[in-house]
Amino acid sequence: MRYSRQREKIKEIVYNTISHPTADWIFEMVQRSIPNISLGTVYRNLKQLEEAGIIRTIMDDAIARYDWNKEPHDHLKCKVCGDLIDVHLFEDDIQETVLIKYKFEVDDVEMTIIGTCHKHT
Amino acid sequence: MRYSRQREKIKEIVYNTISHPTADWIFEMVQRSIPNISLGTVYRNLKQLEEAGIIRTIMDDAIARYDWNKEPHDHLKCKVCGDLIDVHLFEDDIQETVLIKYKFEVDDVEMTIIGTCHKHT
DNA sequence: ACAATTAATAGGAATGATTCCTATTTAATA
DNA sequence: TATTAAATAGGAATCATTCCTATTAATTGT
Repeated sequence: MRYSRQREKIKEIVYNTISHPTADWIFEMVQRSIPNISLGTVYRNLKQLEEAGIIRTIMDDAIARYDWNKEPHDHLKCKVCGDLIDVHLFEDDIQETVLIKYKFEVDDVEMTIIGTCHKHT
Repeated sequence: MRYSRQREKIKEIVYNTISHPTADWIFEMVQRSIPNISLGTVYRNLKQLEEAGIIRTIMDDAIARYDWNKEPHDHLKCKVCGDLIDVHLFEDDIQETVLIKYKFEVDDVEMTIIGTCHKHT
């Protein structure tokens, strides 16, 4: 993977975002420093960064969000404000359980818990 | 919700399918008995059935799949054959944990475990 | 049974996220 | 500095899903 200014900027933006940005949001951010970047470039690079294990993709309903946090973690999704909150629950033993019970080799566990966050109670 | 032949058939198909069919697959099946049904009708009814709590929607990457199984359960997704296998893991206490730790009121837990199923080992 | 009401439909256009295409630009290399 | 191939911009194409509208059909009161 050859260096490119565009990819470097995209990576920097994902790594400096607390939330889980969409391709479109990232596109808008990169445009501030590279005005004529194209959306296709953003998508292509996000895919490359993911394949290189530099970032992670999470699906929020039908739209992709990107995450620098590669530690195993889960998400609380608030149906009121749409926020996606990182949490770490206790699935460390799931891998083993699933292998034994279902002969299924685990690569990744994706858990999203839908509900209402503390801001709305 | 008023009776309709189309909705009845759609419901019947989802309830008689072991796998987790997509709207398109359901559309093709309904066409066998109602040839001029439209895809929009399938989508509209699937949404209504979900809102009425009669079926469940699960997102498989960016595409919706429908499930008659409303018991809490998780999915093993095989990256080789694409199969989605129903399993029940031990998240019964997650609801409580999340409420205490994060003041988050849980409606639903969506867990998908990605990996390789026993057919490919 | 019949007419009135209005939900549901068919068919197709519109949308929105993502991918694909291609001529041009640019990073890496020798 | 010339060569090579990866990366880009810009826009077209794709695909799942939703939306629009004139028509059809289920329900209800008479």
